[in-house]
Amino acid sequence: MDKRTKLMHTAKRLFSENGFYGTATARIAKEAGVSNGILFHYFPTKDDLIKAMYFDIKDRIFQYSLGQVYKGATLKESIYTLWLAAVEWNLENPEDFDFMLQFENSPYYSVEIEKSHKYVQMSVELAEKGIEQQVFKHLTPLLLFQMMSSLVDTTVKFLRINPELQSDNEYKSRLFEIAWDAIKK
Amino acid sequence: MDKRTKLMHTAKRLFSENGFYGTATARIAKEAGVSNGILFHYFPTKDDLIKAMYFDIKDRIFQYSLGQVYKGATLKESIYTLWLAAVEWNLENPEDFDFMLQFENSPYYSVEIEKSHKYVQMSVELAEKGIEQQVFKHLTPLLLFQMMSSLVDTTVKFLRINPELQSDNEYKSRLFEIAWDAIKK
DNA sequence: TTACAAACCGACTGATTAGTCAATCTTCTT
DNA sequence: AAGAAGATTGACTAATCAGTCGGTTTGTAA
Repeated sequence: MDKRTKLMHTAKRLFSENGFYGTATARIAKEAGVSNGILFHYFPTKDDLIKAMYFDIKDRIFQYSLGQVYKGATLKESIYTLWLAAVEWNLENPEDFDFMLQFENSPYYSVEIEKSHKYVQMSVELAEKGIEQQVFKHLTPLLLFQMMSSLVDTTVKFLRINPELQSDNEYKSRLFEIAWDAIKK
Repeated sequence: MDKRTKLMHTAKRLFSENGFYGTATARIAKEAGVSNGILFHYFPTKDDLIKAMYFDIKDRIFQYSLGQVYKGATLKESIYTLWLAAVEWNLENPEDFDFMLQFENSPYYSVEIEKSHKYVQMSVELAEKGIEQQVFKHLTPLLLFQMMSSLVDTTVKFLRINPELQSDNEYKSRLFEIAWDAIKK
């Protein structure tokens, strides 16, 4: 693993444990086993590091989730696949999940950043399709996507403190019904 | 306004603009027009200040929302009243809203803190009633409450970037349907 | 072999930070 | 009026911070 990646891994862990505020750049470098200088070689400022991490994580989770969707699937099947993939990915990557939540609810974040993501655009297109087909509620596609995302987050938080339910597929599909009912017509 | 309150007001604004990380205690005191020392007289540490603000804001929003609910109201009416009150309160107090989001998604936060709130307990009791009456989905009451809360947050975020919809009551009741459908059986 | 760039190091710094403290002022009780 | 208790001040500090820099190593391509 190259030093840039090592830095991002360590930073992710420290940020999710102690927050942006509680994590010194020197500590990131030290625990990553690299020099202080190299951190600023790859990321000119601490903010640059934080933003780079955001785009990196966001990319990976979307790539994973969207990759699971079959081409011939119905709309509900596709949405369920996406929902489940996102939930499971976040459960398996708790540090990424914590980092994302912190970032998206910090002053770093804006809707422009969100919309700039090509994968968000793809998800919005899926929402558009659902609205056209009269399956989803007739509301702004971006809003439906955001509602879905926040329900995924809440589901993940819940399953985290109830780990015994994580492997219960029947229960998970009942949790999915919450999200589905929220957006369906 | 006493100095303690003045400090909390200023801190709220600065935290919501620049985050916990980006706000120095000295600056809070200065912009509040009080001495540096008095901040630490009322709040022994910066974290104490942050936590005190959280409980203060949370108290006020719940007191406001729960106070709106009529005794004779049906369950759906009660939930709508709560939903609407929360949405409007957050829209009118954007700094409180930003502060809360930041806090609840930071390492400061835990489920224990949430559950310790007497008002959260009251809301959970309402959810229990809905489940008993077979109106809500048969799931943990706390989960239904959290789902509701996160949909309120997403609604507020959406109305914030679409201010022209904020006074459209018909539209708002359509937004409520998202939250209602999510939890109803 | 040379030569050049990118990767890498870690000691260093100037600015900033949370928190302290000794002294003064205000308010209230007796 | 005395005097105790809390409120208030702002200069101060020790620690910590993000970011710099002069120099070294490593990879690579001609």
